[in-house]
Amino acid sequence: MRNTTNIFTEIANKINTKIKNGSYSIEQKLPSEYDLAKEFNVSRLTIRKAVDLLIKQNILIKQKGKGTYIMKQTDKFQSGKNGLLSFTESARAYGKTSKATLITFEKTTQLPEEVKENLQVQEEPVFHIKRLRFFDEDPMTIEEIFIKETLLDEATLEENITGSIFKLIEEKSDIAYSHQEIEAVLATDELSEFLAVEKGQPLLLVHTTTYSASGHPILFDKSYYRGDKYTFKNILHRI
Amino acid sequence: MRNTTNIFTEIANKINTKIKNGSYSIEQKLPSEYDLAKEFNVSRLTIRKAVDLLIKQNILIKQKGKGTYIMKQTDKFQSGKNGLLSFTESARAYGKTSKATLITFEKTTQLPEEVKENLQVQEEPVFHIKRLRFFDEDPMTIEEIFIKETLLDEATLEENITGSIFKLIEEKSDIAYSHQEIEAVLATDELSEFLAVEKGQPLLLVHTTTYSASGHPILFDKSYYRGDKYTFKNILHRI
DNA sequence: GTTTATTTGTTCGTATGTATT
DNA sequence: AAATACATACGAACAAATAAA
Repeated sequence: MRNTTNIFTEIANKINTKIKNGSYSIEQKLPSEYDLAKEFNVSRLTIRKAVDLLIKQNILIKQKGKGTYIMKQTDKFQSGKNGLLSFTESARAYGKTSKATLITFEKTTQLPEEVKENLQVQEEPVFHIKRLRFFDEDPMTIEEIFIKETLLDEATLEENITGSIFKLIEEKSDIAYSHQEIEAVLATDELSEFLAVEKGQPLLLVHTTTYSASGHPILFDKSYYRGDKYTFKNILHRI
Repeated sequence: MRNTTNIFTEIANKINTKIKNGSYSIEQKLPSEYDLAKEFNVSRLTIRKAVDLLIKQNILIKQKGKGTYIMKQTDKFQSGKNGLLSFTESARAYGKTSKATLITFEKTTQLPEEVKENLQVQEEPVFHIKRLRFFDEDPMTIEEIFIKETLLDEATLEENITGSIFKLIEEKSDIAYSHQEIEAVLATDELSEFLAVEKGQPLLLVHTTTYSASGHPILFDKSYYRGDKYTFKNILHRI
């Protein structure tokens, strides 16, 4: 239940609060690790872990011999910032509501090679779900999800077919990471109709394969995003 | 000169070698931190730092109480960093060469609002470089780079105008991180001609703003990638 | 241009806590 | 319930990069 009773997370939160209310914003530089350790009455190593956490969250950045700086923030939303998020979660991060309507649902063994490869299946039945997803009332994405039948209970899935599949999966499996590819494509007749754009408009096509820690593929997802409404944001670090 | 005389990088390399030659690949699981510490004759903290490094490079993944696993690799390319690939990195990863030809070069104060905002300039002169970049002999990207005049020596820039601008900048400034946005657009007349695609084909448009640690914008870059030839790859972590 | 102070980076040791099987 | 494995936290010391004197 997210009972993080560790010190460095507490410290990280305190530092974050200070950043937000402007206590540390002088020249965008933080006190030294030693000073912070004194201020919060913890060891320097704990400060370093707190700072590491804030660096992972793209809030701080360090430079050897110089100091720790507050990172330039985008006012917008970053898809990578909070790690791996479901559509539902990213909508929330955006301050929007999300909903989904079902287009098709089937259990099948007739699968494109791409799906077989990514899920590492031969003849096993796979759930194939095609849904239209909204940010507030705007159609945003058509997503096709493929999951091995063994990973979900069919009755439970059908009950929650327009809800968060991610959550359903996490009740049984342990999602660790995803491989993702982004490319640009043109809206076909079918896509343009669902997404309420003209045929021939540009779309972002995102293929995602999601794995457990032990490297077993859990989910394959092919999503088409409206190119005029959706942007992927990312932060890259030097070194 | 990359004189990394720290132990954990050495250990990380050794572990990486063992992974590659298959020594650790049994069930995709590594020995415990204690065992690794014993094996390499270092403290457990050093092992943890080595493992952390390999996690950052998307080579390993840990799960509390369970163990450390080898991450599923894409046969194509796996980004070592926080996500997206640079043009040069990508070319190398595909076993291709990259080159650039100059389209236009000017020093100007007439700038689009987008550039002024991102570089935080008003009337200062800015170098504006427009180049066409190739994978082997295929035109792949049109990139427009904007840099404040004060950050580069004009003569040096002109000499290296088809080389790595990034490297030039790093001689004077300290690049720390970038903010990047990816969207899908359609090829205009000009773009389609240079990229040798038909007008109306989908392109990936990537805006990148690069900052120093102290949060000063250094470079603004607007690149158009052929949607049919280029794919961005990304690895996302849960949590 | 060299030295000095500051700041982050590395590495050890030790002990205890928490999650998983 | 016990064993295993990762997580947290302290203290201490030295190294390396940077900036200021």
